[in-house]
Amino acid sequence: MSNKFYVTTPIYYVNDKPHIGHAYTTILADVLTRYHKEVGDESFFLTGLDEHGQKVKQAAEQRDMTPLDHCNDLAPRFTELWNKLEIQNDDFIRTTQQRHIDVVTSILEKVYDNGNIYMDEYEGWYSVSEERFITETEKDSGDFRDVKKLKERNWFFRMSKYQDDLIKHIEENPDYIQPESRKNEILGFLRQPLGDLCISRPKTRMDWGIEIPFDSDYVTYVWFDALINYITGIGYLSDEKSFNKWWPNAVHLIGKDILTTHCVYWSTMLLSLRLPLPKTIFAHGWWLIKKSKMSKSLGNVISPLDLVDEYGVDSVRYYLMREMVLGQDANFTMESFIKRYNSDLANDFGNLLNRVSGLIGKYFKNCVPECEKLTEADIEVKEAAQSLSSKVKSQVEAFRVNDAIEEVLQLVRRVNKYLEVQAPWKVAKEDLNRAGTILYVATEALRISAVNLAPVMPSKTKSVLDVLGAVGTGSRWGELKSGTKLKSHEALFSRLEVDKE
RNA sequence: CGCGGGGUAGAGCAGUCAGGUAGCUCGUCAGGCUCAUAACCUGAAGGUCACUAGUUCGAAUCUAGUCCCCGCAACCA
Repeated sequence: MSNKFYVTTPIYYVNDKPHIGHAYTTILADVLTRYHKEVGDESFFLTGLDEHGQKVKQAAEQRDMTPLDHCNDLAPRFTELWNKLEIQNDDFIRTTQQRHIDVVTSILEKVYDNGNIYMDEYEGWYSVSEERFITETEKDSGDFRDVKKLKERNWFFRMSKYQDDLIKHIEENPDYIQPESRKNEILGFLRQPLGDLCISRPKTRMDWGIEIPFDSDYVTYVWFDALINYITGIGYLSDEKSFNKWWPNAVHLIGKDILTTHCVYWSTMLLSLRLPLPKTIFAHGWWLIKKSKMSKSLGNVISPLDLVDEYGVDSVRYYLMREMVLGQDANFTMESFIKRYNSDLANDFGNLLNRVSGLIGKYFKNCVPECEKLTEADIEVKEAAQSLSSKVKSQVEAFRVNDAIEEVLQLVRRVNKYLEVQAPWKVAKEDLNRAGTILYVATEALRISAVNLAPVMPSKTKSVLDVLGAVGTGSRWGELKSGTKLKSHEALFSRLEVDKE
């Protein structure tokens, strides 16, 4: 009996090339998916691109391209990065694809027929230079010049109608919005009367979007369009079986900046369509650079590609997953990257492989020794290794990926200590069988550690398993076969020099 | 008094719901080991748990208040 796991990243807005934040969410989704697969769950992982809206149009104009050409040009930057990061998404959706346009069009018709879309006049502060309406708060900030009051006729979605149902759903489903502080934020937001959502833009002002089916003078507001990708991607209105299979298990991973759109806009849209709400919306924090938000204007954007090219994909995945407490902001610094790399990956994990393979090479002609009667110390290590995957599983299910990784590293450190205390290099001189048992225990614990780190570091853990002749083995104790000849190998992670900035 | 989150060793975090010797990783210092990637192991130094008052035999943890930091306050994404 396998569970089902459907995970999404936001569809990324193609007004610029991908940065570390995009990479982070996508790696997170990939890691969660791989963990679920490992315990036998069926999974579906959707990511993609949000290609409509004003900023895409502006970005295209600046490059003297049509919006679609601009998107077609940028899309491969994302897909190539995902390949490089070993992302195994099941689908890649672009909101300019016909399948998506069809779904959005049908939904608009449906909601319109239900009487939940109406025409009204919108009045607000309009920034001439930004070519958009701004909020009261934005106006008060004084960052906008050329601000004037403007009226515009538009189509509105009766979001307000669903305010009470939404509050009820959030309160009855404590896991719906995570972490809890974000749930409180939304409940606080919903204490104010909820307005209706303007879901159209007049083509005269902004024409890059999906045309409103019942009014060809307007295109769809980009969020109304974009959010629907989560159901387009699994076959809503085109493959009922697939849709029904995945949708109730949906987990939306998002950044904290798009909390309201998902928790309020998207939820009420679904309520109006009489569709179930997703299982969980999880908002993670931001990567900060020197304590400030990463932004193009500050020139502090970290390029994930450069990092991967210099340090390898596994260490980048490891660092991002280990360093961020899910839900909180984290600081990205090269110092902490190098520290993590050296202490966790090179010194603890990689070096452990060298220790056991070196000893097995020296005393057992490179063949995994027999495991004889276990002492109390051996059993302690064995039990720690046996319980590892269930500990990891429960951490992953609670979205504590950093803690899941720490569980594995605790075992790795424990094995290093075990070797120190047992000193098989001394024992081998008097009792070779006993030394063999010690090395079997240490190597088997290392193998299980690698299996449990595989979702985070698919390549390097595969190298470890390959050396041990254990590719494809699981996390059960004893799957390491005595007599297996170890393959020769390089250092798993060579230590990095610390003088780099 | 808009709403919410937070302030714990040099750094990053756990512990706070169910009060009872303040814990983890990194860094620093000393020692051990020598199988290994100057690695690994052990030990030590370092904290008035933001502040004040209260409840209690006992408070990082509960209560009240004060100070500081951060997020949200929608229709750009």
